[in-house]
Amino acid sequence: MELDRLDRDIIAALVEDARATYAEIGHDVGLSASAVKRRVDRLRETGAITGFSARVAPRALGWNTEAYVELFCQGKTKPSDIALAMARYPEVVAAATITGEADALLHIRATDVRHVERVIERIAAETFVVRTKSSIVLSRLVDLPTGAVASDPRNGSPVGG
Amino acid sequence: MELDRLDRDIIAALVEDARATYAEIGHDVGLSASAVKRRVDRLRETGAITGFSARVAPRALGWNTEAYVELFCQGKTKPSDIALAMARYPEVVAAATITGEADALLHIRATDVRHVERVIERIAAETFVVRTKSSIVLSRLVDLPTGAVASDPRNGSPVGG
DNA sequence: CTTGAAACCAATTGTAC
DNA sequence: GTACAATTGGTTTCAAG
Repeated sequence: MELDRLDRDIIAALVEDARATYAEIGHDVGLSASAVKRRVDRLRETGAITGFSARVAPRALGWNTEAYVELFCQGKTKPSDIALAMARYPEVVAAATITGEADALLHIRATDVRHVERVIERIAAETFVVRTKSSIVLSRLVDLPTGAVASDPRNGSPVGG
Repeated sequence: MELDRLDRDIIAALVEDARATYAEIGHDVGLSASAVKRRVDRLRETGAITGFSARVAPRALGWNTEAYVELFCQGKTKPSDIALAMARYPEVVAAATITGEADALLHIRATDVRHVERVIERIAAETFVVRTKSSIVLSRLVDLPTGAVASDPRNGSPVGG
């Protein structure tokens, strides 16, 4: 699917504020409200926009601690096995198979360090898990919503360089 | 700040669909539309809800490749130095200081593997960086929006276990 | 593909409980 | 704290370019 400049600008506006009115977005990108709606509908149908979500402060909900956990699995473990198992843990907010020594990397959110420990203990007990290696997050330095730089990935980086 | 069951249910509804009407949310949580609005306004003022964002498919925007990069820094490097430097790279969508051997972990989104390589090269050239260790993401298994499990972090996990 | 108007419906405010 | 009613204003559809 092809996205033109207008589509990208609309997406950028919606990433910044998903509750902006079509008229506001139209004013920003130079389109009428109804034209913006047509494009947003199309972007949703084609899957470029997958939904709209509130951004929440994890700490306000009691999620005070994060950790990253490397997973070392048995030789014959399939990614789908890992996916299925990890989906059962609400604390696992992200997981991916990766290159390198570890087979997968997990991102965990928990109430406190004790909670992280309990979750890792359970994950380590999964049949296909051989070993885990955990890193607790000390402080978050950067946290951008996906698509925050919607303009064009082919732009040079770092900004201004 | 105290969040009751209703607040958590409202947040969960807004994480699922940030463009839901107050009436719809009210129907789900058992409140009138105006009561929901009052609470949403309060949740925004107190910072529990920090905004509303479109969820986008990174691939639709041309971001086809992700990587995690461990950063090993010089002894006297401050977290704020890392934060400041990393904020200049649009490809660095998340960064955190962590426990363990590495000083920080970066999450990078790029167009392709060559793009990842270029970005890491630039980051490795930062004065405070001693060494990097990268893992390319092969496949994403789990990806939840922050606050997807808003009900209560003290709930047992895994679900049903 | 766009705009612009009209009908519809939600957001918001004020009032009462 | 809540619900209800009235006004304001946004969304959505349709005709037309």
